[in-house]
Amino acid sequence: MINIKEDKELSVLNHSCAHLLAQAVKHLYPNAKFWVGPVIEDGFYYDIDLGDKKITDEDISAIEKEMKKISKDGKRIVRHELSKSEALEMFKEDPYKIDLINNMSDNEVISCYTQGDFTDLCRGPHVETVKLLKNFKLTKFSGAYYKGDANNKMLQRIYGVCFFTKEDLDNYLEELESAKERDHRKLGKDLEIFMSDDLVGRGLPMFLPNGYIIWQELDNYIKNKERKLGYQHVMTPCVGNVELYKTSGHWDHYKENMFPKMEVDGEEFVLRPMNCPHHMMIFKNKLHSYKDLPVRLAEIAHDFRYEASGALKGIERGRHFCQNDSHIFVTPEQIKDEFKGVVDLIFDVYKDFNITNYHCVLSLRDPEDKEKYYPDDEMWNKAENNLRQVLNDIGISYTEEIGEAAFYGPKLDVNVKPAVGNEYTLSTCQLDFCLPAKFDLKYIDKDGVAKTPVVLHRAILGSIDRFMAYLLEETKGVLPLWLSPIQVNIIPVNNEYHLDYANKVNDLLIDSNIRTNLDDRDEKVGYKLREGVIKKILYTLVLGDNEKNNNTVTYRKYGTEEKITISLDEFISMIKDEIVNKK
RNA sequence: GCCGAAUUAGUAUAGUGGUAGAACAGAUCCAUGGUAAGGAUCAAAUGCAAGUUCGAUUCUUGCAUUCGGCACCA
Repeated sequence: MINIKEDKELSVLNHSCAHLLAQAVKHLYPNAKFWVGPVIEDGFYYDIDLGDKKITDEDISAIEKEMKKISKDGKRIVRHELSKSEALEMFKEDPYKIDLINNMSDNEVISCYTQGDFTDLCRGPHVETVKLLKNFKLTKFSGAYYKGDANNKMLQRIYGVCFFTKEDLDNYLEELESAKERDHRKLGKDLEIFMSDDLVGRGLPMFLPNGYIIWQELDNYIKNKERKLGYQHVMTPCVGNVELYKTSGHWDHYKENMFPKMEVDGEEFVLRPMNCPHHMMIFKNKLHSYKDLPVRLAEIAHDFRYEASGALKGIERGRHFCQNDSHIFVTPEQIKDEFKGVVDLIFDVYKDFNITNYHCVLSLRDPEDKEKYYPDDEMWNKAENNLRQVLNDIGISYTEEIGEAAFYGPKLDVNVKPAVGNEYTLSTCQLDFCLPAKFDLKYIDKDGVAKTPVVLHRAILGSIDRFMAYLLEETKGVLPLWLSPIQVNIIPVNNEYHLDYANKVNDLLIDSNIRTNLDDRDEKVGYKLREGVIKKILYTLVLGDNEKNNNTVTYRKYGTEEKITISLDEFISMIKDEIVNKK
């Protein structure tokens, strides 16, 4: 998918198209007030205050029509420069523009662009004439909070996209349409990976047999990696006393996003939203020497969060999920090495899954936000500088984002952009000086003095659920063999003559821990073969006289039409090799 | 949660102010020896609750859920 924001010429075109949109809206709704109309990865949008008017589908068609009309008129787009006071005078009717102008420095050159009867404050640049803005489409619309703050008024946001040629536009729209085919919710249904039902509850998907196989493989995969690196796995309960979360501080920060508390026999419980406090308590269970550290506690942990209804999205974001969680207790001297170990693990895993399209973010606190962040500037400065130093030493490239830290500490987030929808965080590693102190954790250092450890919180696969969603979308449902619910589909040519041999092959494959499906229904070979293709099964065997007499198999691999005949032994070792080496 | 839209068999859908029509999947029967759909028959649906109406799946309202965004994401 093309990134319009990164294409200079398309950016100018799309931004100009945002002005065209604004002009059309102004024609149809003379009282409209305009906030901003930036270029984004997939085109442009404009945030507009239409008073009490809410945009609907019909309005969009009308606006599009008006845009076409203006474009046909072919007015030139003319730049003017003006002083701050002139600008304030010119846009005095529009409080949003006044806000923008007031935020500019006094000596900044302010410019605006005029096309026909419409002038908008803008830095530019723009295309020469609206005539060039022919091949556009308004793609979606929604409410959007002014300045991105839910406490503010909701403006109307209209999205669109513009290209130089009709062909480019059509191609783009087609791509957009075909991207929907790889949506994990569609694939999850088609391939019987997960389901959900109102009676079970909103945002509570259930894994079907196929999905649970993938789940178990991922669980097994990451635990093996972790074991080799000295992690110890634990199991802790999904319900916890409210006091536990009050101690950690999560209750104050997140009680609105937790399932409400339950009272039983005078005790108050919640479904746990995360596992940090449990792991803190496990560390505290015995007295640790500095020689024990790092202590790496890990858990594939079931968590429950009362996510906003509008945030739910298949298994990418539900109200129950399984975190690939770990808390690593270290001495201050060990932070760097241990952090590097986590980063190495993340990229080792990404290599196994062929994940190359990611970017790293150093998420810092917003020093202005005294509400969210634990109020200890010294602690924060130490943690942030420490983490930045570690990242620089490790030598990974990252961008810094203010206000993205956890309430207890800064973190490294590894974000990916899935084929469908917005970027999200897949892996994270957080540096925490805060919770160990709150839980009064101690280890005895060399000098015999009890000291507070530092904790790294980390998740590699993030949540198993989200990771599966990501994999499904990236692979279009054609998972690597080791994750495939059915690895080999076996079709006897004729049940009467070949079922015995098919059974023999099936048994041998099962003995080699290969997941098979023996399709012994009374159907034509072509019919059964087609089903294997639709279910995206990687290997299909067709077994007839030829194979039976020579102890061979004839296989066809997903995505090819080639038929290959090899000995049964060769086939089994080939499959085993592909599984073991996660090809 | 907020803005907008949608909701028809298991699935993806057509259609209508007089209660629904194909397809795939399913069941039964027939046929069936080689790389993407053999045939016949049967069974199966208008999200829930009100309102308007002689009559509502269709119109209106509320609720639920889903989808596209916004906000949120320990």
